[in-house]
Amino acid sequence: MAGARAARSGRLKPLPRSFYACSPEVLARRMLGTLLVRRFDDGVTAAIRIVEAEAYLGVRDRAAHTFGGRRTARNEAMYAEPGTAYVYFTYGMHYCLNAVCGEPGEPVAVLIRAGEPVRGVERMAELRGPAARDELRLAAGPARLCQAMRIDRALNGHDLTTGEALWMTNDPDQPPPGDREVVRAARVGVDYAGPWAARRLRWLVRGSPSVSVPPRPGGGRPTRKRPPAGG
DNA sequence: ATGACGATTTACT
DNA sequence: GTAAATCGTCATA
Repeated sequence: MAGARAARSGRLKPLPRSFYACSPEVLARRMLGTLLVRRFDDGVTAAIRIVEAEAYLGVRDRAAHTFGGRRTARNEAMYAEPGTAYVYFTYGMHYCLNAVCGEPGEPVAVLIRAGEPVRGVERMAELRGPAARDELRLAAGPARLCQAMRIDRALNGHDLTTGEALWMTNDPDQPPPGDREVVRAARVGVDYAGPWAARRLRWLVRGSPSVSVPPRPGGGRPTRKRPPAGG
């Protein structure tokens, strides 16, 4: 099989810049089922199949780091051309990875939240440490994903289209999920964003064991006790 | 200079 | 379910 051979031989051709030159909503959907590939300095390769991503709509999106046109040293990478990595540090201990998209200079991006390990599992487990016992959940969360793939400050601003160190590629062994296998939900951890918190800007592969927070049946709204049934 | 706060994860009750 | 970990960033002074 050409696919398996391609994966094994490392010919994981990076997706071109045109893949990223779209709105964050389109990219988040499009990204599901693709592989995020990491080549470590020692030559070891790790890869995950992306199963969860969130769109951040930029200047108008209260949940986005670039809301209101904010532009600082921290979020500068979001103003770079599509296909750039935006890696930020949060909670004093975690990193998260975004793919910048949209028009050149438009500060919109997609947060890569989770993936199923497909290659380099041993290395990823090692990087995650003792807390990660479940192989399927090594990258089930934006910060877990970064820890498993050693994605940190050094990759902020990295060009994802070069095929060096960190890039995305089509999965040679599995087609992308169809619309029936994709579900939308509210974004995670943005309760401070008012009306923007409820919008369904998170895309997931339905039923994947590797997602961070499974979507709620109702579409991701906060838990609410049902009023007493009428009868 | 200072203070509040995370696009999170883990451990614990 | 709650709380702690832990520190760079940003707004304010």
